[in-house]
Amino acid sequence: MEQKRKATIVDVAKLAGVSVATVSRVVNANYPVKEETRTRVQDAIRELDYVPNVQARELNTRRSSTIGVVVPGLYNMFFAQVIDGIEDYLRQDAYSLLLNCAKNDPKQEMKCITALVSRNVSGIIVISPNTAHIKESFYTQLVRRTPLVFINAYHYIPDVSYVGNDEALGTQEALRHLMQLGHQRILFVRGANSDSYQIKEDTFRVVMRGRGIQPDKYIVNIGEGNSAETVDDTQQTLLGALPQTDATAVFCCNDLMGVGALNACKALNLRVPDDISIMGFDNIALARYVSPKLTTMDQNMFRLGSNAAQLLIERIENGPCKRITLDNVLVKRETTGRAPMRMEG
Amino acid sequence: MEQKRKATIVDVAKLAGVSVATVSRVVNANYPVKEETRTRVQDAIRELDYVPNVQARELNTRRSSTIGVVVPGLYNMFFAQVIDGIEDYLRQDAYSLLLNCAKNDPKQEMKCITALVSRNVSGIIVISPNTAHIKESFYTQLVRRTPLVFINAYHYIPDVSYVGNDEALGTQEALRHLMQLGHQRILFVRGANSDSYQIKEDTFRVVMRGRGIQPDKYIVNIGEGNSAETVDDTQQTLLGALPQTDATAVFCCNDLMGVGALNACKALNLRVPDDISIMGFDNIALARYVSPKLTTMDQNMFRLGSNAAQLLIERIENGPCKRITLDNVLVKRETTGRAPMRMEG
DNA sequence: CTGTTAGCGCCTTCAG
DNA sequence: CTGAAGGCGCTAACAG
Repeated sequence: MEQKRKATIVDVAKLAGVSVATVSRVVNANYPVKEETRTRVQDAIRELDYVPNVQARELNTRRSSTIGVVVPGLYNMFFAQVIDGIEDYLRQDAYSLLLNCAKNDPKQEMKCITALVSRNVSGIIVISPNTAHIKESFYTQLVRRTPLVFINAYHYIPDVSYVGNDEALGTQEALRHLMQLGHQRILFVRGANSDSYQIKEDTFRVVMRGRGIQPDKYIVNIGEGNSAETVDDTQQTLLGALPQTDATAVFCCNDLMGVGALNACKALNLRVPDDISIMGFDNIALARYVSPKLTTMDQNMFRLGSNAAQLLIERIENGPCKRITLDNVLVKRETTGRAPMRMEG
Repeated sequence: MEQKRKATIVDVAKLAGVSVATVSRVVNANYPVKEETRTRVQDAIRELDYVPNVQARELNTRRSSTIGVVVPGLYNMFFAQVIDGIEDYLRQDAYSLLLNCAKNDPKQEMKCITALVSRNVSGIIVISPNTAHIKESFYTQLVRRTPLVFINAYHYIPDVSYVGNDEALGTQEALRHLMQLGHQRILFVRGANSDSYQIKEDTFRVVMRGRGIQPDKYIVNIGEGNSAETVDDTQQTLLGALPQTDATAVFCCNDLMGVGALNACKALNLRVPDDISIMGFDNIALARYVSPKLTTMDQNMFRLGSNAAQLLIERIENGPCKRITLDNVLVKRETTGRAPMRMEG
């Protein structure tokens, strides 16, 4: 069966016996039209099942009501929840969302963005956990023609709006929570290739040194931190690391790792939080689903997303470039508790 | 800072001293162009940072390389993983993905679709778990102009392609697995408002009756099955139901419920799988993350997504309407085991 | 090989 | 209040 040709404004005009201009006017309701002709046009529209062609409209008004979103992938619910927030905000402003996954590959990321630009999006939101080998000139060039918002990126580029959490502060808060419970020695679990891990590690080092503890031997890197294997990889790594450490608590750079740590403890017959405490970071849905429920720092991804959408739209409408930093808030659940008594001596 | 006006094909033509047709030819590489002029044009393109306007191109060729995807939301990783599969396949065919969340609301769903049509997408993929109050005429009308693919929808509409799992068969398989382990009385946990739950329940009833067991008192409905609260809701419901049942196993319509059941067991101090077995359905990432790891029926969402994308593209290129049914495969993990000995008598 | 030209579907002055 | 006409950026004949 062949597709029916879509009706155009000309078809409607003909059927209604008016000019295309008039049809345009009733569709957009931007100029007065006599009641009677309006209904005639509307009848024709219904009859032909006419839907205006947004592409044509936008070509000629040189505006575009779609925005592009680039994420590394959907494996970590973190990104899904951010997208949820973006989508929700955009819907209210009648924007549409073009989604691209960059697979954690900077080259892919730039490709996605070019594709988005050629699709004439009116702005782009990028979540790029790793801005280390970011091609800065690419972005400075890009932003001259297309408004840009980064989420949680730690790489300053002029005129790029930004929304993120103060992860250094969040890390301090998390560490303080642990210390208030009496934990002195804390194992720091991070992944590879993400600015946010580095920021957290730096913070960790400072805090530990401030407590007179040499941090080096308390840091473990489990590799890729946002993949389908992150939980298992973390568990495997900690199965080796946990028995050798004298730490009484584990701080994980995200919840995937947190759950991996939890599973490692179970496998090792360590009671959580009685024998050892665990903290995650992000507060993805998973954190609530496991048992015991994971204590974590909430990044409120939904808000991250909706704020980013808001900034982008402001920028599109010639508002200023802004940089918003949100607070992480501690969500105490069931994996943190008082440090166990020292048995030695 | 104001945006730089984007360069057009005319700008490039002028700078290179050629006609727009020639520029078009080198951009699309579809007609021979003399080596020397080609490089001249390419230089101009680079100099002006020219990116072709896809909207204009597609307006003119009456094709469109974007397709629309409508999902209920991103809360259940199920949908995120399906999208992953779609995105991956589309990328290879240079299509882009316009994402819309319908929030489980049929009205919203139709709105999304209309928006997609007006954006001139060349096809639409819909995941709509609940086709009960589907407005059939809307879809029959729609499909006359835009190719359509349903994922996991149990509502036949002529000329709509479809890809899904045989959930009845999957349910049988799951039940058989449980029965082979010696379980006779099985609790069936479902949610509200989804065709797939109903299909599973019907299958459950038939199987149980076949075993001479009255199914009614073994069926529990936990309400909304794809929300952020599904896990907790299930846990709450089962906290009440589990102590009153003589079932030795629980079959859950999706993994969110499966994890909820698992948590309920923990809270009740029931050992899984020694005291009670639990089966999920879907095999979302979460199933592997919890501990003990959830035994479940794999729906292979990624494949669901990539197959849907493939069907859609075939249809767009005037291929036939197809209906594909994939198999669920049993993934034995750690939550199912032999039925406990009966203590009574 | 290259330039000219006529639209794609729509909006928007500019005249009635 | 309504119609005619130009043009958004690009492609696809059709002539050279």
